[in-house]
Amino acid sequence: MKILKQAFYQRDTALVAQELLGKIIVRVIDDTIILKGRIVETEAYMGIYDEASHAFGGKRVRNAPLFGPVGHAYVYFTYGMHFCLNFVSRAQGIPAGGVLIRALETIQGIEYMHSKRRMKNLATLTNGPGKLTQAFSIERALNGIDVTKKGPLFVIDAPPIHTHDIVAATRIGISKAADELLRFYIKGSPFVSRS
DNA sequence: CACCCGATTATCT
DNA sequence: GATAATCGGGTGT
Repeated sequence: MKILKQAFYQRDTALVAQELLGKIIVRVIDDTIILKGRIVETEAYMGIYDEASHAFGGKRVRNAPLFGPVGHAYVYFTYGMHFCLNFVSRAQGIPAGGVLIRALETIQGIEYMHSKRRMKNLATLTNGPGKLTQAFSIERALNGIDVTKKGPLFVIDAPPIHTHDIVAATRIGISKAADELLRFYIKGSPFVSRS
């Protein structure tokens, strides 16, 4: 089990968004419950020049993690009821950036996720940014934590997805910069939020 | 302080 | 396809 280190995240945000596909998110709860999920869908938010990014308009209290060290989590609350998970990443010299995790394929801990989400079929357990955070109990307390070392949340390496198995598409749920192809998902995965 | 609206989801027609 | 649920941050008065 090899944890992805800071250097992985210290690269162009769009590249990191693609390379995160196939990697494994590990969530440890109370040092006992272990949940694992394979990343199958991501979106890149390029920072202060990306109108769709929370970092657009500059650094504020809420978006501060996007300007902080790479390889940390940015967890935000939205629509009055959902949390979304990002990993801070950007190339050297770029002021802000992050990758939104939009969908996971459950690997371990299905029973726990079922208890958190009263969903009948497996396919709808983690196929959306707000769904996976609920299934994995990812909320405010995890905002800003370092995901490059063992702890309540970290990411481990896995074989890369071949370029021809990655689909680039427009990002979902945004009104500005809506034509940029900054959403990426694994072709054919039944766990993607939308194809 | 009022108002707007969002990196969403479940549920209904 | 449409909409309610639900709330915090940002903006303007």
